[in-house]
Amino acid sequence: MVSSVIIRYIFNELGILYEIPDLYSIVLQALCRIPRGKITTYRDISKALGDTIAARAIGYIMKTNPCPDRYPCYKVISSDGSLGGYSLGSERKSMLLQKEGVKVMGQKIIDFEKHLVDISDLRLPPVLLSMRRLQEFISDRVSLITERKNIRFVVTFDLSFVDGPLDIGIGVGCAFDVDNEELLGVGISFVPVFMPYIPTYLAFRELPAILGSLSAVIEYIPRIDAIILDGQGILHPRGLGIASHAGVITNIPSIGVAKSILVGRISGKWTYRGDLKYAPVVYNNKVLGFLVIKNKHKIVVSPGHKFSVDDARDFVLSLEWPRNEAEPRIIRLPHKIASRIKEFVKKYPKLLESRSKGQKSLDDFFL
DNA sequence: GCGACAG
DNA sequence: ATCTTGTCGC
Repeated sequence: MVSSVIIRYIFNELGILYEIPDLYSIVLQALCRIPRGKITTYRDISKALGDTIAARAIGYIMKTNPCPDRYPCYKVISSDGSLGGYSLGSERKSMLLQKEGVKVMGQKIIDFEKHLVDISDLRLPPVLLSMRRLQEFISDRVSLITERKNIRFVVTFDLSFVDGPLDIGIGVGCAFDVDNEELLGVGISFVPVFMPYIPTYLAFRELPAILGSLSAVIEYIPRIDAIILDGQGILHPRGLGIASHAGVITNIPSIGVAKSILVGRISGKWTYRGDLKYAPVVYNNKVLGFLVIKNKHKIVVSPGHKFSVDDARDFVLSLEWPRNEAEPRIIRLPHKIASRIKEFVKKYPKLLESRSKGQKSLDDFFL
């Protein structure tokens, strides 16, 4: 698909050097190994990659297939034997299959099991398995002991995406002095995205752009006491949401603030504090985070790294939270900036043309 | 019509 | 997350 010379690694002091796999290319190229008259399913591809949870993401990769003539995504159907979608119309998908001897009745494949390819023939690398193992390895290094009592210098993050031949992630980090919540500086990165969104694997999609903006914002802040990311901390099937992942590999105390629950359930009593309330979120019989509700807006707070569950919650609750906003002001700001930059880039697409370095700063625009 | 699934 | 239509929700 698209080759590039872009830096796309997540690494740390633990000796881990992990290259984010180009899942789009891996899956599209595997389609070329499906023999004439054979088919497979979104779920089987997902399973071969290491986790069936990616089935919808496989469908998304098919949907955005940049070259249906070269990558035969019409050979991929739903696991229940129904036809599934096709960017050029399901009639065309049906016709292409029939031409290879696969009978289609309405939206159903006749005897679809007989046409299934041996999925191991596609030689799909189990990249989701290795990502899961990496998450488990890093998760063992998460600390839930609050390292710093007085948190003053904080960076909050968010990103938006611009789609193209290769999706570009726009990472934004905002540095604050939380004593007066003054904005000290903004770091921005533009990074190609090689992974679709897959539940529980979010960090592998978003962290490269986040870390890029972190390195860009670092000069504006005397030190970093904490980072706050949009997503879960330890409230994750493997205890490693994006905030915990970022915290451990940067060795910076971190907190996750999400808009909805990924795993776990609300359990226990509500606590009322002023005009907001919160309740514990329990997973594996442990309180790993809190659901906070204020003026109909809800956020899920869980520690990332070097925070206790209660201290993570109390720190977030100490931040100014305007009545009409969905979350505290300093957490919302990077989202607003990323959205504005996205609109700007859509308006002037040439800004992203020379992206050979993979990361850019605002200076690149104004030289 | 419907299970749930951070962004 | 993004896109987009319609304009309630369990």
